[in-house]
Amino acid sequence: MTSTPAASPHRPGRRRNPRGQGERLREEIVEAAATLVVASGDARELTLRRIAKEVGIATTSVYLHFPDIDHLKVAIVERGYAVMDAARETSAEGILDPVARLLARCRAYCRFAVEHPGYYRLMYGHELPAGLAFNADQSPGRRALGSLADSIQQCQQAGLTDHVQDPMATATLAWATLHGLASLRIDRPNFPWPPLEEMTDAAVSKIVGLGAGGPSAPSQMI
Amino acid sequence: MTSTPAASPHRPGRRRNPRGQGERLREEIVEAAATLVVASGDARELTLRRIAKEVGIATTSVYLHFPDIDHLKVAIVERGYAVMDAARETSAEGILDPVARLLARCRAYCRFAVEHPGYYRLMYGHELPAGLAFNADQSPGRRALGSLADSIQQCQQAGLTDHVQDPMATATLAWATLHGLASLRIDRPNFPWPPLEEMTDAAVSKIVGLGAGGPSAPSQMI
DNA sequence: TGTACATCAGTGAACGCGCGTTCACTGATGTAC
DNA sequence: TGTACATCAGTGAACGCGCGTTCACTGATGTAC
Repeated sequence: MTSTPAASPHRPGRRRNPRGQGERLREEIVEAAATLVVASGDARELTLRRIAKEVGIATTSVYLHFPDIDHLKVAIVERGYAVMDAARETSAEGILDPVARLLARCRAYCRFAVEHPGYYRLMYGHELPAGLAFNADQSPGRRALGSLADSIQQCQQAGLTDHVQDPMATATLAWATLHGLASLRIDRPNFPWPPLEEMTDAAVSKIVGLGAGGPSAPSQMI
Repeated sequence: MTSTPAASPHRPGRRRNPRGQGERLREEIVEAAATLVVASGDARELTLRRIAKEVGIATTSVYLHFPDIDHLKVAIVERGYAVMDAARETSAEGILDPVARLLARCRAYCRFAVEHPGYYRLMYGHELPAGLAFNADQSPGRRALGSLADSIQQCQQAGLTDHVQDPMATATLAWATLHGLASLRIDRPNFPWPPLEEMTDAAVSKIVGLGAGGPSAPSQMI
């Protein structure tokens, strides 16, 4: 019966950061937490103990960098927005037609949600206490909405939409719509959904009014 | 220091049901649980202990009627669907125009969600374990979707839509859209949302194609 | 060159809490004889 | 009419668990003198 310390909190691999590099641990913690949330798809699985175990540190070491677990979750949300923003931008790279760009970005939004439900739920659900959720004008979510509005406006200015309405209002409606497609698909996986991209294209086309026969205007896919 | 049994589990008011009426407690439990979930707006507040306290019984008495807490949650979800179905039907009462009926029902759906976020999250979120969530063809949610499809088809048959597409596919898209409007509003209450009914009407009009100038066809509200 | 001391990056035991669930029990009420 | 017994509607103590958080501590490393 020699030890076998199953509850040992630190992985053998890890060694402490060199002097002056203590901040590195913060990144390791966020990274590990993100790994957990992506792997499980469920932000409720995020506990201090599991995160610490994933990093290979004592549970209490998290408090060296975060005042409590909710602030750690905020850091994960920030990372989630960074990943999603990058995915959206990548998807639009090299596409010049405004309609095709808009649709590519919207598809990327939905794809991110479906492929990273843990991130997505943490970003847009009610996991975080209201005071910590991003609400300010300069929050990452608000910036994403602004760029959606820009993308819509470009379609309008190119004469590729049926009608011209306030881009911000249309973007808000489109955002809420995409959120519905994505989150319902995540939460009701057994429903016989049509392909995600078809639904996304159909919804955005109708909401934005992409009927003016641009080169990439989708017809009736749904 | 005479007692003051603050932890006494049963309210003084309650007396046991008469012989043969034991099933009544089941209703009392569901009722109390629904009260809790409506009051808090958050299904995570639902615990055996709080429910039992609300009813005025011992925690363990819940097990007389439910094998575990998840089955109790299913009963709450059933009640939620009943409340929502009734609200939708009531909202359409006396309205003959198919478009107006459709919009009234869709508004009622969103209103239910916003007014009962606890119910709504339990019904459409991922609170319930996947095996217990309603997925079958005959689930209450599936029936609601069918009636939405009917309502859309009536608009199409009356020639009140721009185009005619498969009613079930259109209903699926509309449902997901409404879910987005409602759930995002619930979960991001600080966002500067336009009025709910305006967004609902605008979204449904565009998704279903209500542009054929029926008597109640909404114009550009957003 | 040697040593005392401050700083830094963590550790580990322990806390109280609320949770779902188990199990043996209670006490009132109806029924068979 | 009386009584033993079965049934019914619950009760209450206790369980182990994982949680977030607190607090005093450790041990390596750099630095001042």
